[in-house]
Amino acid sequence: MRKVLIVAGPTASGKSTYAIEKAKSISGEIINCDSMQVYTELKILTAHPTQDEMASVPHKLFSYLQYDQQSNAADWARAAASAINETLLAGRVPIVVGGTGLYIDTLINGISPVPAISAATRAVANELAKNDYSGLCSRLYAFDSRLEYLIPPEKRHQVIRAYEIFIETGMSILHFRSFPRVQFLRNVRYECELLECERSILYRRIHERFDRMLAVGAIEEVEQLLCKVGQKYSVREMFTTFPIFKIIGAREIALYINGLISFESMKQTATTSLRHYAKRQITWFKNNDSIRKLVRIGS
RNA sequence: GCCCAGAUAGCUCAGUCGGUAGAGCAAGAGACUGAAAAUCUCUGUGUCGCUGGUUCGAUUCCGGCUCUGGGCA
Repeated sequence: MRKVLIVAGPTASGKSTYAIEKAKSISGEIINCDSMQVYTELKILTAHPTQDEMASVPHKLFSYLQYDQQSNAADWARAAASAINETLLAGRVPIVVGGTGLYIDTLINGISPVPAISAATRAVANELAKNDYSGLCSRLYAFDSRLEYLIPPEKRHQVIRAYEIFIETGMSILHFRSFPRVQFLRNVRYECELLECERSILYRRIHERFDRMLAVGAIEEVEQLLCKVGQKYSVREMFTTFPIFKIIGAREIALYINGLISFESMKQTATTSLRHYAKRQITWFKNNDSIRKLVRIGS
């Protein structure tokens, strides 16, 4: 059985460094599973591996998207599956490294077979969501009342997704979830190493790392991104228009560059968001059965 | 030295016409099927500065003290 190693853990837990050492010792190749390190821009803020690190062992699925493009769990899992196959074919060990729990889960468990949503449908749904969100909710719940409890209005993204599926196919999202999931990889054995770290130490590392990012050019790389985006958008419009602004720190630094918040407040809000993010990751890894089951070593 | 204001949750503050208190943020727990560094849900936290007095009862009213702002000299 072919073996795939997964290195997971919260942000700033030292996944990259650990994985690179591992790859050197077992002739492995690193496959990125971080939803934000797929971007070409903001390498510093996303803690993207350095050029030296990238040169020391093969790295796949890094920086292949532009700031205005968006990925998703299925697209990533498909790309990861082919990268993994390629690595295995070369007789090397795939090491999937990253903190995006949903992506790992999708790779391991597959995903429900939902037909592709057309751009037209997506546009209609987004328009309605913008103008009459509660109307969208009531139409969805009138069609399938179970969704009112499973996907309440508060979960906006999920509601819109369910609505898109409804108007695209005329069927409920639950209909598709009743089928077995589509698998991306077959005949592999996963092993997961979960990097754990005492909370207070992790939080300290997050703060130190953010300071280091600022020191080595995080502000300058956001400035460059703002230049690329151009003058057409206000700062707040940029945040909702371009997916790359989901990267923690990007919004805060953009506001700071525009003189809307102070340096201190930029640092404070960014590091707070990073702590919250780490906490959510810890919750995910702690409670996600499929990942827990594969854990071989805690370190 | 005098006058004024303040002292309540980890922080910023609200409040109690006298019956031992609550918001936001932080923190903790949780959810998660094509936006996931996203999007959401839940939960506390207290010698109410110290010390006397009045009162059945004081964080609340009165006195003294301490500290922190601001003003006057």
